[in-house]
Amino acid sequence: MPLTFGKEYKLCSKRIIDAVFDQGEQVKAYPYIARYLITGLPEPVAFQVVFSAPKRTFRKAHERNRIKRLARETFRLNKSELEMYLKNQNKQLALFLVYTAPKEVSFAENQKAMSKLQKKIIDTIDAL
RNA sequence: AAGGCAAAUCGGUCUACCGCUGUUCAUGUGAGUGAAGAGAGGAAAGUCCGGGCAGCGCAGAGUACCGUACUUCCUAACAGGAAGGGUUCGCAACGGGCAUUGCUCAGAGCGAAUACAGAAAGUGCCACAGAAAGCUAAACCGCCUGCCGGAGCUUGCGAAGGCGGGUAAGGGUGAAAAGGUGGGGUAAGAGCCCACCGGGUUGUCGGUGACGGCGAUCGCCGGGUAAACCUUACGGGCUGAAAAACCAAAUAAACCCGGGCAGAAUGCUUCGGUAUUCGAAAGGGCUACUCGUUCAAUCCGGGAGGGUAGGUUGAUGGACACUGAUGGUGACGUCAGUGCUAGAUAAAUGGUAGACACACACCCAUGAGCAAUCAGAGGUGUUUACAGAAUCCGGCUUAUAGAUUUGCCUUUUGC
RNA sequence: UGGCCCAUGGUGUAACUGGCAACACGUCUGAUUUUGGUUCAGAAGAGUCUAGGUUCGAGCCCUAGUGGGCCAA
Repeated sequence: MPLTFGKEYKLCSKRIIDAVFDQGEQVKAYPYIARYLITGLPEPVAFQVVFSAPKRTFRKAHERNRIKRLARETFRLNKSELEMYLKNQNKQLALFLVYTAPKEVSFAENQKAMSKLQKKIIDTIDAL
């Protein structure tokens, strides 16, 4: 499974984002909160993601950029398990990640949190 | 040498692996794959000014409103910049006056600051205090003086008090009291007179000009506030890249409410109309208002509702950058050569590991010194400051670890 | 991206044309009451978001910043 993480993985459709918040499930793994929904996507990929850093806690644009870059990088390095799972199940997932910590978290901790989060998502989907 | 201020430049580098967004080339029917090369700033920030660009049919006039404010120049333009002028403050040579080695006035020069048009067009305000807070000023305490008065006594001098006159030098009030200092003068005083300084008017010379020099003349002419109203001069049409144009997709030229293509009189008439005169309401657009202008008849305004939720252009070659020459005191201009230097769209330019440089902190062999202390090979630790393009430029303002260069000022040491 | 507004005791608000920053609630102390509440009397608590400037004098005027809120789409 390649480690590429291009534009097609980006969730842009406003309609799907609204649906995620209306009907989706919530999973927590500090410092992230994720809302997700199994639904059809406009691109032939396993999932599409939004990364978000709140403007209220991160006032400066470069701080928000940093948080989102770290999140994107760690997600890219840990996505293979989730992607394999979804491909096997033939499902598509819309995912919205919110960063909740009040400060920047190190790369190692980020990696831990991200793999934990993805495992949790797989578990909850299985439970359905 | 150290410190401060100002200006300018820079503000990490390299390697490996894994990625992100465009471009070009190759390959492939295609999805795609591979290679090459590019990819944040000096402030990208604040959004405080100015412009380019676009729309408002045409882009009009006046009023209102907003802004700017020493001069000349630079510039596409500006509230920006350059040079110059004035004013204020600090240091202060030479000098003047009185006195005699002190006080005071004034000030070449040097440095710093400066939102710096008009207060003699008008209006308002100047609390408290004070007699008085402003056209021609004004007597609270004082000072001087005329008359009355008479306590007293040294018997012709006269205190207190009263009525009047002169006086802005002194005191007092206040942020501010009607040119300043010194001298003469006087009953006491006063630009009343004089010297120096300041000021008004005016002539002349220099300067593009702000303004300055020199002279004449006037004893002087009149407080502050315009970051109060205002006046004068100059500038500004409004909106804003979510502007705007095009392609594609979708749908409803449907529904409801309001308004509209006027109207009147007279003449002629083949009764279809037509001519003249009067008259011109309501609405929309153009700038808030007025004027002016303009708009259509399947039209205009409003309501409720339905659909779409993509792409291209705008939009990155420009008031562009660098180098050289040249004109200018300078900002900047001109000419020649070379270069192409982000273009994302919920928003790319990153992550991990290692090495290096710089800087800082701590430890410390050692050296200088009587000492306080200073320097410091080496070692350990910390890994960058402020901060992320969003239509583009020119400025301003604010943030910024640290490094380098230049200029000025201060202090210390040595000669 | 563009535009608008606000900031005053612990809280909510005043302060006229620039002239001693006021009021209510709350807090504290005392009185009344067996105790608490109510009521009465008294007290403390700010220098007006920050830094400059104009002015004799600034909460108010001007400039720059900080923080908070709102609008268009």
